[in-house]
Amino acid sequence: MLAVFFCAIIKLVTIPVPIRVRLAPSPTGFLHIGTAQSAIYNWLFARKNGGTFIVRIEDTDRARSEKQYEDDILAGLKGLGLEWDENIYRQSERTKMYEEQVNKLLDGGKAFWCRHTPEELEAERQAQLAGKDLPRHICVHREDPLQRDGGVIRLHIDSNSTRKIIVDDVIRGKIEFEERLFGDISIARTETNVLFHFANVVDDGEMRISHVIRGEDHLANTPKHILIAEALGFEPPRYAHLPLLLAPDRTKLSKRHGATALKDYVKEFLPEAIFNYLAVLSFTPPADKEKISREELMEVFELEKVHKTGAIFDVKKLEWFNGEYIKKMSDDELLMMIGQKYEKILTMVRERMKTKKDLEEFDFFFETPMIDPEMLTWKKSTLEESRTMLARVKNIIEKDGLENLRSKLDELGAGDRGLVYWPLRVALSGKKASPDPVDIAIILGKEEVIKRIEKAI
RNA sequence: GGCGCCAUCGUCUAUCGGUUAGGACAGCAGCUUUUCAAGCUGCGAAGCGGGGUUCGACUCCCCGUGGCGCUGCCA
Repeated sequence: MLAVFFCAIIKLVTIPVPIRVRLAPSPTGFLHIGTAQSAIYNWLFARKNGGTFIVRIEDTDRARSEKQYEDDILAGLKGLGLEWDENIYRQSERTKMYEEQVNKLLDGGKAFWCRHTPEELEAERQAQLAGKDLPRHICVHREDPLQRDGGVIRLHIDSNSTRKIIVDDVIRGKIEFEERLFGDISIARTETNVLFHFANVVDDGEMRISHVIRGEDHLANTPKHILIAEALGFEPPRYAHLPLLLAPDRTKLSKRHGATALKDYVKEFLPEAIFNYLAVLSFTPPADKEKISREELMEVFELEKVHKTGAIFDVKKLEWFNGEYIKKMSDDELLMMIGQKYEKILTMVRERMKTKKDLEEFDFFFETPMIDPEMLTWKKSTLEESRTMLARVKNIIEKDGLENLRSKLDELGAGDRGLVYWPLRVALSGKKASPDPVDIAIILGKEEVIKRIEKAI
């Protein structure tokens, strides 16, 4: 009783463990938008709590890992402004440490060589799936004398245990799993070639990671990780499982749903917009403030308040965020992004563009558009009337230039101004939808305007 | 099959037992207008089902249903 009391006191008095979080992507593909979101929450949590944000490249699968993917992941994180605080860690450079830990378990009798063939294991799995057996491999080879050859190294788990492994998730609360359900957990192919679960746990322990903030798809793996950490003598970190990013059909966002790589979104959208959208998609800031800066987010972010439900990634809303951020940009910033050639029409562009793709709308400023004659016709008027009207507009411009063009055209079109402005719009832009024709004319200049009108007639 | 997570407008969500269930995106309508966009104004739109607990449940509990995840010598 007294001991319990003192422990409680010590716990209260002890200096809290330093906050250390990590993003642990595998370089087996381009930076996934979901990984980017995960990175954002890790980063925000670290920044909010004065912690350390670490990036660890999980390249234990040598066959699938590629340098180009690692480069893309790192570049993507930088692009979002997610700077890491320590040098990049790579699991491929830490094999010595894994080897030591595997041997420790092997020598301590906690782990052993399982020499069943993949075929045997597969057959067992199928049988379990078909029958009512629990899906777990309880390996008989544990009884054998230690042999360092063939098969896979497993951590022994008591299949008769009545113990519950409790995952105390920051977002979801306490979740219980039965220890006996796991069977003997595979941890390495050989002493020098360890598996994901093992490397992951060794690293988190060795790197003194305080909070593992990762996707919900890892929730069911977590008791396994706790078991491995226990065997290794590591105090398990706190866990927080983030909701998944979903496609419109509510399944996990994957390539078949279209773009899932951050790099594809960066082409279209501003990093600030992507950051903002991803951040508030699964976390609601106080007072429902959706448009929020990264600095403000750093202050108000609370891991406990991250949502539990998977969220559909809605490009429409991202577009809206992007439009909002474009409106806020300075002239110089905007020009820098879209190119100096848009300088003269910057106001129009800013007002109308939501993503970079919308720039195509303005092509006609730089090259003479193709005109579909049918399009020249205004509502119930005829094509001939449109052409006549265009000729009159041309006369006005030839005579007086573009001075006071608007009031002259208003006068000309008194009664049905559309008959004047519509054909002019089409003649100048080749489009049904465009900025104001007079504004266009002023930018194009007298000569070009006349040329285009003649072409249309 | 086993284990686990989740469940409010089309979408993202607010509500920490008592609200006309609020906001944002999208949609629609109106205003403005030569078109489109923007802008402004307005409208429609939700508590998965069944049991409890309670004076009172969107909210707490149980069951069901549905969605998703895990169940690898992938990560």
